[in-house]
Amino acid sequence: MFHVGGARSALYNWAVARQSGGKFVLRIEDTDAARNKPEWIDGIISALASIGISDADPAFEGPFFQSHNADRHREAALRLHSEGRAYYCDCTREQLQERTGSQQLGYDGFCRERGLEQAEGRALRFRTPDEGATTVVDLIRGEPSFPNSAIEDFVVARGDGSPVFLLANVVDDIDEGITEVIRGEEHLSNTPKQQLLWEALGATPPVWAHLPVIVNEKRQKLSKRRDKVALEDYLSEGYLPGAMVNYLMLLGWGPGDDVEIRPYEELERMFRVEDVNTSPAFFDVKKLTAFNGEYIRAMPPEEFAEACRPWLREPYATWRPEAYDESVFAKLAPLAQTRLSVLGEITRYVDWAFLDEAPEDEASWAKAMKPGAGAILKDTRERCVTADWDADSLKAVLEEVAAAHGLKLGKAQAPVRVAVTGRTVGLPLFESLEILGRERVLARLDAASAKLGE
RNA sequence: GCCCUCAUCGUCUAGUGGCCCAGGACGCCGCCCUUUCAAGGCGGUAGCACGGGUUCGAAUCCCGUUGGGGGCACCA
Repeated sequence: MFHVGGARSALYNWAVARQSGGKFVLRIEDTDAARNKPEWIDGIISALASIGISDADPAFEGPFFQSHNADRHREAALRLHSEGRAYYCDCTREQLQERTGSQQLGYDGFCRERGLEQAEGRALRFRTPDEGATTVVDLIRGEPSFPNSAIEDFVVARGDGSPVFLLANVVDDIDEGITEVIRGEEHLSNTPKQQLLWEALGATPPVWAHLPVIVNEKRQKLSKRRDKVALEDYLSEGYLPGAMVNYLMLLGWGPGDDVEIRPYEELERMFRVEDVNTSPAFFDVKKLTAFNGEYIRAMPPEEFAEACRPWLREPYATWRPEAYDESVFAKLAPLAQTRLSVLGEITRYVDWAFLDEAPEDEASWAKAMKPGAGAILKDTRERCVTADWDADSLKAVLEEVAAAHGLKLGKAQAPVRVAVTGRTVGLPLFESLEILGRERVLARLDAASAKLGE
């Protein structure tokens, strides 16, 4: 699973990497996943691929798992200790709480000068400077400065000797020669710690860029528990990767020339991390959906029909698989293209053509089958028997029916539409009738009359 | 509690001292077109959080207030 938040960071990183001819480094942070679930990583790679970030591209490097580098991480931890930058500590959480009084005051430095040697159960803590401040260079936030007194002596290796993420991350970055780190704002607070580590390890810290978080309607950071954030979910509903990418690029940044909908290549060229906003951005599905509609309408018709395929099959199709007719869909597709904002909607726009009977929809039926509907159905049926079978003629038929009943065409077509397609809203009716064919139309008209008669 | 950070229409943004009584997009509301629904066309609604400065001039700079968000693990 790859999240929209991660995707946006990836996109921005990607743009920067390609602009500069540099490398895009993908780091998988979850060691358990890296070890136990290779398919999870394939998922990330394919999600990235679907939005245009390809591991076949020379700019792409990785993915890296910190576990692959475990020896280097331990080595770094040991080095920090031998150089006096870190010390072993055997304090338990309870002891610490007793000493500091209570809650979240951070570590009090109790073991700092005890000179404890490495031993099972002793964590390694980084010796944070007592005075001064740690200033970080951030491309989009200037130079945030953190008083060192507020940074506790944090743990870099656990009691069993295993390095924590923070250290592993820094070691990997140093090894890979990372010069720019573009990531979410949630990491800003940890940045001074990481920078301290870079320096302690004798390396020149990178330039950072902390992107504003993406929030939900309640202005909270998107979370996978509460919010729909999995890229796959959007893809499976029929959001186009191109639209998603376009939208994501605009969350926290704008091209400045008032043109929002444009190909990624263009956005990539115009993008500048320095111009990224600093305030949280709301992930607005409505706008995403509007973009998606634009992208759908912009597709060549054949491409559109092709793109609809997945939603015309198994989990989505409501008809018998063998009832599906490629040539019928080819005629329906152009009628549907301007009406979809998400590809997944195609199913309910065309199902009536492949179902044995008109689909049932109570609300539609109730709305269209008012008194007088029966007569219209009967009348239409009669004229349909002899009418020329093309959209124009069928329109003429309905116009005659409407006139005969003193109705406007809009009113008169409603019962027929529901009788044939099951719903009050749908594709243009006369084309639909033509495509369905006289025989099946007559049958559905009869069925509806019968149902009305009861 | 501590540290950090943010603040332009409902939302995403443009804007980096005069071009801004603030531009675009989504949404919303009208009208036109129309066989339903869309699409399309035209028009409209709505914003610089607040209070002080600085300046001839502030959405843009400074200070404060208020209000958001994030982080403070022997998680990643």
